[in-house]
Amino acid sequence: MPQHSPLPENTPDDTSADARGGRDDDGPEPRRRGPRKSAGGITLRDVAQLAGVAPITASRALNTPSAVSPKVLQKVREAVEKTGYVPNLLAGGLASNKSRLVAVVVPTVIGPVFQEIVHTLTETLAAAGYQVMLGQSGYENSREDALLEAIIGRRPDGVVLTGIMRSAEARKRLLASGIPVVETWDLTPTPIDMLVGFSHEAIGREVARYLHQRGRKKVAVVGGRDERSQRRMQSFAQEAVALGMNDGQGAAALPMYHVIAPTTLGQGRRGLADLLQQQPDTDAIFCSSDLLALGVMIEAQSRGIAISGQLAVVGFGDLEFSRDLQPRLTTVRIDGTGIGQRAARFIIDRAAGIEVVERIVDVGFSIIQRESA
Amino acid sequence: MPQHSPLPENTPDDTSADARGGRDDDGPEPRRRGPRKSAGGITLRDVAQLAGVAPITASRALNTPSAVSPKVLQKVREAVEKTGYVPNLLAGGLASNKSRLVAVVVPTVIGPVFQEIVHTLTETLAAAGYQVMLGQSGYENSREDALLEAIIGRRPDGVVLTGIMRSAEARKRLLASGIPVVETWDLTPTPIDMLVGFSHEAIGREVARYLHQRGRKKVAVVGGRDERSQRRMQSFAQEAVALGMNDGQGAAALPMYHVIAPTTLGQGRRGLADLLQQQPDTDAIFCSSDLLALGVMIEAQSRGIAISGQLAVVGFGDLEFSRDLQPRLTTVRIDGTGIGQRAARFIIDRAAGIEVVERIVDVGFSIIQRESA
DNA sequence: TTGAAAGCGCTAACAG
DNA sequence: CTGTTAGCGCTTTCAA
Repeated sequence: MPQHSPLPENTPDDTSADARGGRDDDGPEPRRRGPRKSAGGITLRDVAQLAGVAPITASRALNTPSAVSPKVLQKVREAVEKTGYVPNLLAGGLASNKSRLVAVVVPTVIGPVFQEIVHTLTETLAAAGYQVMLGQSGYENSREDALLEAIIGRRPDGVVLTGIMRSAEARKRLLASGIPVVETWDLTPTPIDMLVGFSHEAIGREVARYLHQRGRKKVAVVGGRDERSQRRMQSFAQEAVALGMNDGQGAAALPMYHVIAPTTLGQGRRGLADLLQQQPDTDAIFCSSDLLALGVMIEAQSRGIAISGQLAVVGFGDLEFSRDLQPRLTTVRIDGTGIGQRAARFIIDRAAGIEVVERIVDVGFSIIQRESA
Repeated sequence: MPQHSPLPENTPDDTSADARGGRDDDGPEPRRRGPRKSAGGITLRDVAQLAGVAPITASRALNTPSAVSPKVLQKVREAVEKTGYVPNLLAGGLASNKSRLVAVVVPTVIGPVFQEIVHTLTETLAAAGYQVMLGQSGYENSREDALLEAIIGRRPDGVVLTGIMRSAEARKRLLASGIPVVETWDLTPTPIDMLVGFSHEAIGREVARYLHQRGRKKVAVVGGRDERSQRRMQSFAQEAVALGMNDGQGAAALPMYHVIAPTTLGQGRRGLADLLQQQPDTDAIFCSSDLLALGVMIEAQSRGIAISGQLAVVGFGDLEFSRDLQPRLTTVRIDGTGIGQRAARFIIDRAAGIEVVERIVDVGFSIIQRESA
């Protein structure tokens, strides 16, 4: 039966005592009855003592093995082994001013959108000895401030933001904290610090052109209410109208079905139903997520509408399933892994003192042409 | 133009100096040329000085406002406001032996399976002042050890494991660390510490019964290779055979299509194709994820096989889209939110010194009956 | 209610 | 290559 209590032993007073017989001068009774704490874990001092070296030497043996004699190295390693010592990185971080923590903020981990980026960051940073702290900002600003406080308080070596920060106050505090910041998933000429993203406007524009080239004449949109999705949709509408689609009516007249995040298949179905009512001869729909697109396709199928013959569908995200649908989904692909890797590299380099020269990276996007459009 | 450098100002020497005219005795030149560090941020001392109180008083004003006079409280708050002070939680954690960090370990964040749990933990713990550290163990053991080292080194106030720990070594170290541990997503009579999960065996069994009751006679399985998925499938096979399905052939003969995680729609399609070759008169398939089930359904559709008339399909996970499919997907629902909340509660209670009496919670599961089976 | 002292466990600066 | 010393920024303990 696994006895387990958050409080370990009751003060193991005597920190020395072990198979070792060297210098056991403990000084003149360092045991006072006054201020004394310690949770009773094994510390670097215990290891050093057991190895017969000074704490700092043990520290070096663990952190910069090359700076220490092989003999000492071995003794320290044995002591670590014997004691099961695990360095306290909180203490190390306090002393060295390097927490080896990186905060990653996403609107939400629900939904497939930010999975790739979170996954890549976690992996890449872990390989470099960093741990990811996860924060969810929600799609509203409200939580941003509290979250920021919690993050800055932990003195991370970097912050990766998914989507640029909205509140000016937040940007200011982040800037003031001096923590390296990478904003992602969007573009702006004035990032807080570093930026790895792509243009939502360009996506909307290019999708409109793509559909125009393929002879579509009556387009519509199903999209999330969040700000970035809106920008894709607006830009799509403007370009579509500029190209003479939808009978040259204003962009504002272009049928749009707005859904609240997270986007779902069901919303896609309802979206198509609604749009067909607004504009029965719609021949192309741009969706702000692949899940919405799937919903549109399923709804179309159940109505006997041929994809893409009668109705073209374009998604966003290139989720794993999109290439396996029938017909396969034409969609916009974002290289989440690439963004994650670059963001991680930015932070690792900064921590290593390497000056990052090109602070803004546009990773672009690609329209994956398949049968649905 | 946002100038930004990881190194803030160059030693803001004069920490006092502000719109205030009280006691400006700085003591006799506290500036030495010897050992001196500090990243130059604003510390509690600065705040205390500005407020005209001792650091400890400022600390109390922030942490236990009720233990301080209203007058002091206000002065400290003003000082915090004025300086933009953010407490260094690393230092606080070191001193108080409470990091307010909780490690959450999942096999991977890719795929929808653990989203709900990660989301809920992050939210619930954030509301209680904890930050989540994310770790991915992968589906192999190899990374478990390195990950554990990184986690324990940060002295989190709790660890939430998704799936029970495999390596005995890992279990031992976790136990030795004295950190509260919550294992989830599975059941075992001998957890490391606390447990919130459900029985994968029971799921397989119940699904077999469910299909049997509905008159299915020739069943098959599409499932992931990971250990928990395997247990569901094995248990399903055994029960199916025990109930006389598949002509009473042994469980080992029950057709199974194994896929490597993460499970995908495409694998579901291939799975059905393969299974129909093995056993053309298959009339029910249990899939180890909803995505696989969707793949099976799409493949069936493209082959003109009627769901559920000719072929019943049962998924696992009850993803958001499952209720919007056509036909709607019958599936096994796990209450990820509930698991996350209970796990968070376990850890928060432990941190508050509340003794957790019932350390093992079986949250169960439910079979959501819809049209696909 | 407030404060002084001590120290959490570690590492940056110097010396040897 | 190794050690001494002095903190990192905060909170605990004890005393006023």
